[in-house]
Amino acid sequence: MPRTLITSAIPYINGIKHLGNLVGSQLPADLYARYCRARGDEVLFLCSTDEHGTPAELAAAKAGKPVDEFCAEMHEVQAEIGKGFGLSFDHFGRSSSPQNHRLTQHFAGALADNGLIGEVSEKQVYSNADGRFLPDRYIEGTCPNCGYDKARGDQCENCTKQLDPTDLIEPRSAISGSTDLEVRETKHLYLKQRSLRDDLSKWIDSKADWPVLTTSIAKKWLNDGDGLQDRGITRDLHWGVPVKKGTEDWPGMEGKVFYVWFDAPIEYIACAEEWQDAGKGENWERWWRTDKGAEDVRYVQFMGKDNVPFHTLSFPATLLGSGEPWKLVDYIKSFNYLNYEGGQFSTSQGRGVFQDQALEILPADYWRWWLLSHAPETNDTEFTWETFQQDVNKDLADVLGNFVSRVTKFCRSKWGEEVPAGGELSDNGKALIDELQAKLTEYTAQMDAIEVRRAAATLRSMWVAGNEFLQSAAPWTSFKQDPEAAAADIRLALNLIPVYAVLSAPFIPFSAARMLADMGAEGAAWPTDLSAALIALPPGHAFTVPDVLFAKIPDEDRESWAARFSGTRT
RNA sequence: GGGCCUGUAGCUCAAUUGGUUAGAGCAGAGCGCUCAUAACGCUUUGGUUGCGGGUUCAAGUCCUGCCGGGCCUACCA
Repeated sequence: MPRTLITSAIPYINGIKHLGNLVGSQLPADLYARYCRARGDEVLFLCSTDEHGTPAELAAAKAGKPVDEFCAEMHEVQAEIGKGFGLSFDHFGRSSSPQNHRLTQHFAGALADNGLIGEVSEKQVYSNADGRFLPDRYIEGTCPNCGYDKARGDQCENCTKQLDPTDLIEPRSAISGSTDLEVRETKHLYLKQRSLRDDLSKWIDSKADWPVLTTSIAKKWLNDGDGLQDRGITRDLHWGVPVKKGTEDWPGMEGKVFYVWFDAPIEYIACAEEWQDAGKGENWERWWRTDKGAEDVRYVQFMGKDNVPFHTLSFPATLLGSGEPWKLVDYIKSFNYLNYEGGQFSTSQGRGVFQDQALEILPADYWRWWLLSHAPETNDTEFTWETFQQDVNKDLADVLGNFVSRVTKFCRSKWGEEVPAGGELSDNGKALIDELQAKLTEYTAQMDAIEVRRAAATLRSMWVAGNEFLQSAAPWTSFKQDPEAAAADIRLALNLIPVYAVLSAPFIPFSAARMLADMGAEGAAWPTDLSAALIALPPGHAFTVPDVLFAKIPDEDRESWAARFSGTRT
């Protein structure tokens, strides 16, 4: 049995995410996980919240809560939202878990033992009023180049000039506004990525099947300028994984924590341990250690394009540099961005639809279907309420939902709520099975290749084929002269419903479950031979005519939502 | 500034990597059907492939210049 390890980029803890975050990693990862399970793979699908770093501390302060409490609450909120969207994580962990603390410290120790950690003394801006060191972009001041008075310490947003915090005129803390800043000497650990450059380069070159979006970003970092640079992996913060060398203290690093981008990917591994410790499975190392059974695991990661450097370089550098047999990623599926009504989704401006709001106004499957069938695979994609309404109404309500409705209701009116007996498979029926069998092959190949939009289009065309079949078979006409022929056609059409449900479940799991329940076909498996699958419900098999599977989105709702989400979250 | 990606029908996207007449879905138009959520089916309008040069027997595809959009640029994550 193939074994597939799937991770989705872990969402940051500081607030509720918008739909762009969902479609860029978690949702396609879930699609693939559900598909792999349905095909019989052994799957471990992991995700977590990414809880460390300055923004988490600041968000907690803003909420007036201790950071650990804030993160615990937000983790629960995000976990609930994930459930609401049907994200089928085998475990939804936390990067602040004890497992990740231990593992992160372990990796740092292993890297140090291999001579891959250096200590660098550097000057950092410290804010006395805030009582903390400030990352460059949390320092504001006047740009020495253009005079813009809200330039950030890393770059001026107005003239785009790269800056050093010390370049700013009248620098102040972006957090408190305090000008009581000073430059302090502080010591940090660096991961010597330079020493691993050749190994990483060779590894990336071996990934000929990766999307250009992924490899070109990696190669840029490997080859640009002086090549891959060493990277600081510690920070002067309180909230995070304390710096330790394995289980031992690290002299000179007291009070410091690892940089969030060092510990966050390690959480992919720690999450498997959390999964085991939560009693959901055992022997987690057989997913992650090639010396303990992970040799035959295929590992696939999902992420937005902004995350690519960390997953192609920093994290592999950590794994390779440890000298231990950790499983490296086999395939990276990266996504572009989802835009909103001609601009970007904006968390700060409250522009666009946030995940909790999306679930309030419509069932998860509406969002899943639209987002996945428009996944930004080759380009940034645009969400507009008008196309969303049109597409969802057409695809789900008219094509799929109405198919189920017309078939079950016609049957009920002529034979009652059970599969009718009599007649034989018609020529129309045979043609339909052949057509669907060909499309199923296509669909499977697209899902295997994680071609999300294409797979959605193929699936939809299978739904359409059902309507075409009804039109050509016209059982409402044949019933008058030849009720047995009509019965045979309707029997086939009824059998189509569980097949559609199973094939569609990765996209629309909630509706698929309802379809199976109403047809009394809960145990239906992924079909390979459609001739067999389409006689699974025998004559006499009872079913229930489903309630409306997908209610249409009326214009009034669309209009009010478009107004409500145009800016400023309420 | 630099690197990479990108621009195809009103909209969202394709085009087997240089090969016949650039295709789908939606929207629009016409016809049909009456089982169904005013649903379904069939037919159909619509393109100087951002603009200008070039290479080639052949260019949406390769080169070049310009115009527009996006991402990254290593201390946000």
